[in-house]
Order: sequence, then C-alpha cells, then structure tokens
Amino acid sequence: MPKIDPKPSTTRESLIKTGLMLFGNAGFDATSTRQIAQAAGTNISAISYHFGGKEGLRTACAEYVSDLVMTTVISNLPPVKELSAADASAVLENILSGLTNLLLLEPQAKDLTQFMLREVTQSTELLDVIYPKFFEPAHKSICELWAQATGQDADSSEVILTLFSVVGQVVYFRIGQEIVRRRMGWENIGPNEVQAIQTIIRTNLHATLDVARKGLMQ
Amino acid sequence: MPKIDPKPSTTRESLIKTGLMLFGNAGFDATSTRQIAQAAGTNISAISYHFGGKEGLRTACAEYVSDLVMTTVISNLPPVKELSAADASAVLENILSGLTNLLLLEPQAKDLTQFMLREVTQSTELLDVIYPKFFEPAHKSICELWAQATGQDADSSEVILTLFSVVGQVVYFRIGQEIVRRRMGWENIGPNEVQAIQTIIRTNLHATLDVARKGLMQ
DNA sequence: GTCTATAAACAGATAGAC
DNA sequence: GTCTATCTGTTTATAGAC
Repeated sequence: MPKIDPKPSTTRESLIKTGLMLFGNAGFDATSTRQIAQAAGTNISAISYHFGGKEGLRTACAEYVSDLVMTTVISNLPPVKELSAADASAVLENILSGLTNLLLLEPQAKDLTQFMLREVTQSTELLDVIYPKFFEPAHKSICELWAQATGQDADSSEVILTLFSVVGQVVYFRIGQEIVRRRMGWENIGPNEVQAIQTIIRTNLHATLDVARKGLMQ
Repeated sequence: MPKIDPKPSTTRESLIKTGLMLFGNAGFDATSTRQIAQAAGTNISAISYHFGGKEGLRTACAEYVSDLVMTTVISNLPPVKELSAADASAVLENILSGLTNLLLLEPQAKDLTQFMLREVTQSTELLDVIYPKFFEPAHKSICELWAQATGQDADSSEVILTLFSVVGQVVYFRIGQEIVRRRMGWENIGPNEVQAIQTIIRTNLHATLDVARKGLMQ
C-alpha cells in the first residue's frame, strides 16, 4: 500500500500522465524518453530518477490506471447479493453501456484505454500488475451480477467464458473501430453511432441472458 | 493486379515472411531492419532495394497476408444464395469455429494473425490496403450468410453491426487470451480449452440468430 | 541484385554540478 | 530533486564496389 504523500512530486505525476498519453497514442516502443520528458516539461534524467528507467515508467503508468479504475468504478458497484434478478440484469446492462461510452466516446479516457489495450495485447509481464489489480476483480463483479440475473454459478467455467464473450463484443468495437467506421460509412463515431452500437449490444445481452435462464429450467 | 513472376526474388519473399514473423511477435517499432535482414539471411540494404525502406516492407507484409486470406479462405465460400436458412446458419457456425481455431490454435497462422491484429489497432494508414482487400469482402460474406439465415437485410445497419459483435467475441478471445487464461486457471490454451470457448460462441450465435428471426416475424 | 562500409540521427542511461 | 553534458550503442538509409 502506497502511503498518501501530502506533497507529491508534481514532476512524477506529470511524467506518468504524459507517458500515458504518448504510450497510448504511438505505443511504448515508438515513444522516446526525450519526447516524454519534453512534453512533461522536464528532462530525460527525471525518468531514471523517479522510475529507474523507461520500463519503470511503463509499470507506473499501468499501476496508475489500475488504481484509478478500481477506486472510481469497481468499488462503486452496488452490493450484488441484495439485487433481484431483474435489477442485476439492469445493472449489467448499464455497465455495458457505460463501458461502450468509455471506450468509444470519452475523450478524457482515450489515452488511458488505448494504453491499457496496447499493454494487454503486447506486454505479458505488465499483466502481473494489471490483472490482479483490475481485470480479475472487475470480471468477478460482472460474473456475480450475471449469476444473480440468471441463477447460474458465478464461478462456473460457462459463466466466466460467457462474460468474456459479452465484454469482448464491446471491446472489439473499440479495437476495430476504424473497420466498423468504414464498413458503416460513418464519418466518425459520435453519440448517435455509439447509441446504434449500444442497441446491438443490449439485444445480444438479453438474448444470451434468456438462454442462460432457460438452460437452468430444463 | 500483380502479374505472376515465374522466378520470383527469393530474397523478397524471405524478407516478407521474416518481417511478418518479427513484426507479429515484437511489433513494428520494436523490430529493427538489422534483425529482419539477418533472420532472412540477407543484409539491410536489401530492404531498401526491394521495398524502399522499412515502411515499404510493412505494406508488403499487409498485402501478402490480405492476398493469402482472400485466395485461400474467402473465395472458397459456397454461393450464399443457394443455401437454405438452416444451411446458412451451419456455414456461419463453421466459419466462427474455424476462425476461433485459426486465432487461438494454428501455429502456422500465429505470426500472420498477430501482425494483422497489431496493424488494425495501430496503423490507420495501412488499413487502406487491408480493408478493401480483406475486411470488407470477408465481412460482406458473413453478413450475406446471416441474412440468408434470418431473412434480414444483409446491408442493414442492424445486420452489419450484429455481425461485428458476433465476430468481435471471437477476436476478443485472441486479444485477451492471456487474461482469459489467467481467469480460467488454464496453463495454456490448447484444443480442449478452445472447444470450451467454441461452445460458448455457438450458444451465443444461436441465441442471437433466434432473436433476429423472431424480430422479423412480429 | 547483392553486398560492405559508412553516414547522420537517435536511443536510453548516467555522472556530476547545483 | 532537477538540471546539463556526455557516453555508448543502435537506428534507418545510402553510396559505391562487385
């Protein structure tokens, strides 16, 4: 647990934020420490001093995003056990809509999501930081919601994999957004386009939920 | 249309294949032309000579994969119009199973798929090559299959977006395979694990197909 | 077409002044 | 903690021999 520093190094934080921006946009390998230092308003040696090197800044960025998402999103979820099946479905639907908005629209979150997506597909070592801090608790939460909504077991292979497929749909619209944009003939992906995507995701969610509920009744 | 060369430069082809391998594994920016030349059994200046530079090799790799997929996969699809609704569903199911196998298991295709996924998420310029040659015709084909299976319009926004969500599920299991592996407690993703994933994908597909068919009957 | 040699710019890391 | 200056190695591209 990092203790709260009443006067945190503003240089350190500035480096993490610009690192997140540049790593997210161009990728880790395509971003030089000189670029980062300049954009952060400091010099190259500050990276070595604060993080031990470029790789250390990468880790610090991953920790920063993981902590941010956990404290602002995951820990604010309602207590699952107290929800009815219908309420659990509704919460799940809201989470998916929120995630779609976050991944496709939020300009503030653009750097963060792009950085995370890159790291997940590229660096396997960094997952040791991101997975336990963020992905595992987040995925467990939505599995519990699904279990509450369907009556299935939250820890079963079937539920865990199903939730990956449900979330995967949303993530793909971010990964392949340029392909989607071209195929749909959209000029850009704005609120109206996101709404069309959300409708499809919602329809799929309810179709899969219904099948899961019926499967248990047999 | 590139005309068939009876004696193609073996150096040229070797550079494309090793480029595909190294770009796929470490990424474009993390791979040096020296590495590529050495692994291909030639020297750096061969890249400039054949492709005009590193960026030219990248484009050549993208064209190579696009052409390969088109000639071996897409053009071998059965004529959609002659299929019954049930047959169209079955063909669609087979395509998704095949894609899951390709993305998660085939060791020969590993370099190619990883390269393509990287390029799609990173380079927007290269999509000008990959999209019209590969993604658009491939996606149109599966949309037509879906239309044949459900009676919906293959060119409607709803169908196009739905097929992105269907394919997106499969792609996500490749993108997030390390997260899936950890969450499932799997040591690696082999034939048994892929089968479990395919079952989930199949269930989702039929759930969504059923809803689409019912939607038309209202 | 293929090679060696080299150019010119750039990378990340660090020593040492303040 | 923050800076400048510099070290050491690597990058892509290219000139020119064969």
